[in-house]
Amino acid sequence: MRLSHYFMPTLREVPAEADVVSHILLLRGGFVRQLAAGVYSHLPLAQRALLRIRQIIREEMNRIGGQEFHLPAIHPAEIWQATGRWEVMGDNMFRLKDRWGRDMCLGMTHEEVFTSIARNELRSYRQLPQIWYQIQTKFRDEPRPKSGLLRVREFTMKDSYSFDVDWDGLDKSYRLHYDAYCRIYARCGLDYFAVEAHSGSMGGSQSHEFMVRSDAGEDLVVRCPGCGYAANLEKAASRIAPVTDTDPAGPEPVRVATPGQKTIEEITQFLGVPAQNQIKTLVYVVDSKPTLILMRGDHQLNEAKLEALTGTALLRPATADEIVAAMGADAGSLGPVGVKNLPILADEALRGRRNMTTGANATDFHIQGVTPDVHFSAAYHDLRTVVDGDRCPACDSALGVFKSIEVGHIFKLGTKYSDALGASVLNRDGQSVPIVMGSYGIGEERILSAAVEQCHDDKGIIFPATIAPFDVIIVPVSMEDSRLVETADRFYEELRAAGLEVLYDDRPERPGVKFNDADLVGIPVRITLGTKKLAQGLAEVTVRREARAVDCPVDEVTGRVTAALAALRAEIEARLSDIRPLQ
RNA sequence: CGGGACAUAGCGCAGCCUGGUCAGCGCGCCUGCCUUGGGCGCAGGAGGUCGCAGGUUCAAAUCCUGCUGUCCCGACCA
Repeated sequence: MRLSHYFMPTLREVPAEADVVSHILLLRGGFVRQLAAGVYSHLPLAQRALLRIRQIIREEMNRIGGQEFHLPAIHPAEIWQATGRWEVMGDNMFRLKDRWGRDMCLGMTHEEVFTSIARNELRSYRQLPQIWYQIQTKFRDEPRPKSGLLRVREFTMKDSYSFDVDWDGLDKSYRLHYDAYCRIYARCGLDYFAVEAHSGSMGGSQSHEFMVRSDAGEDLVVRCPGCGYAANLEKAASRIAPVTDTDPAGPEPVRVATPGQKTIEEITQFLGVPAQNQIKTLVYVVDSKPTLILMRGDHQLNEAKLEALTGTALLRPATADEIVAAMGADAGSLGPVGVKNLPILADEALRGRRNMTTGANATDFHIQGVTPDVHFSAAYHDLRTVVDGDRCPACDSALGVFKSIEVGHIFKLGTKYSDALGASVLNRDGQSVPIVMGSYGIGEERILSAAVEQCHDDKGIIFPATIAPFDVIIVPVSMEDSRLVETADRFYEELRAAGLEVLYDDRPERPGVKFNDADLVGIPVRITLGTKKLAQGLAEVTVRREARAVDCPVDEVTGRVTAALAALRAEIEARLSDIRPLQ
């Protein structure tokens, strides 16, 4: 492309609405423009990068036997009502009516549609397994779109679905996807990792998220530097140092007045009891029933774990009034002793402890000398939120906690959707069995954004060679010098003939403008043509990442550029050999 | 949904408190000259219903009310 007539509206200044680096650079580089909150137009540069990402995804999906479909974005309400998700999705679903008043929606995901095809068409285990996928626009009316393309209301997803006759088959399809996803991210040049994930409202038994470390991300993940254990904070487990307790002063807890002392910190100060010797008592409303949650004083409840344990997303902290009604005391003086009519869930960290301090269920009183399983009984579960520095459950190394961008998510769905929609096949024994399903998603724009987050410097984007919108940019420092222009023209023809995507900056701009734009949009290789060097028969080749110009005889430029790109690609491809299959 | 902020030319902003030569600046854009290795210089020029709708006033970008949009924090998030 000749840049003089290419639509690449770069901006010198940072638009006010952007504050994460990928958003800033994609706006400044002329990749995207915003149409509404969480709704973006992809301009030609973004479209080129996204098409390259898409091609990688297609190749890897086809490699595992995936068959590409294209499903409707507009769905009738019925299939969503059949799985219960017409209600579950709530305000996140874009809804509309057709001219006859029939309820429709814009597709947020396509379990329902693919499963309905499977229901209508698949009859026999002999037809399985199947892996079906599509690359299509998804619509989700996010409560708070943010961070440029990272959380949006309309985006492009590769979603695939596996259909197997049994769970062993699903395990295999899941592993195929896990491997394909690793290859996709590696080939896109991302430094990614997979984490064990919480399945959320998708249901299902096992789930992994694919993450790219970035402070612009919204997910907190836990990772072990020692053994590679990695999990979403919502699911992560850890070991903690044991606590040695002293014996209580007497067999029964002692009640003490604690006027105005509510928080763990206040009690620590007032009674001189360390937080780890206190029991934090929370009241949650779980499926509209009050439930007592007990944590060690210095630990935080992990709501996702509570959700997974109770099997419902319908949970929330009780209100102040609900707490008084259930416990007879204000929050700040709550405890488990004497509680008979509420379920009590305790974190594992309280098991075996003695001589703890907690609320007395009388406002402004606490009790000391409380021993779990003696003075109250509870069901123990892992409910604690891992914190940075906790020990790895597998190898005891110190765990790190950091933010990441979720670039993909895979789920073992099981039979949730096939049961709901009646998708079944006859097995080998002639019995009708529900199809066992998996569902697998990748957000294309998130890959683009994550790549920009991960690959940039103070001048702009440094695209991985495999997903860059162009391979090489030719920059003659002047369009007035006919020798420069002739040589640039010649490079343009030769490089295109060599199969490269070439951007030719033939604008009558000053060199600084051209260099800055080339750096900003992140094209991996630049050829610079200047008068003095050309008089010696030389041009310069600069790899964007290295920012160091190398002189090159004019006749060797095409070969040099081709070799530089091949080296960049080879470096990325080499990472494929690091992929470890899912255990 | 709770909290906070913003909305003036394509982009970034000032002006608003204290109403009246306040429609202004920088960048970008157009024309000409000049310059040509990291966003050059000079001269001239185009471009804005000051988010929308009401209200107060002789007079509103400026004060008041309502609405809409956008961003940030939190909640939420297959």
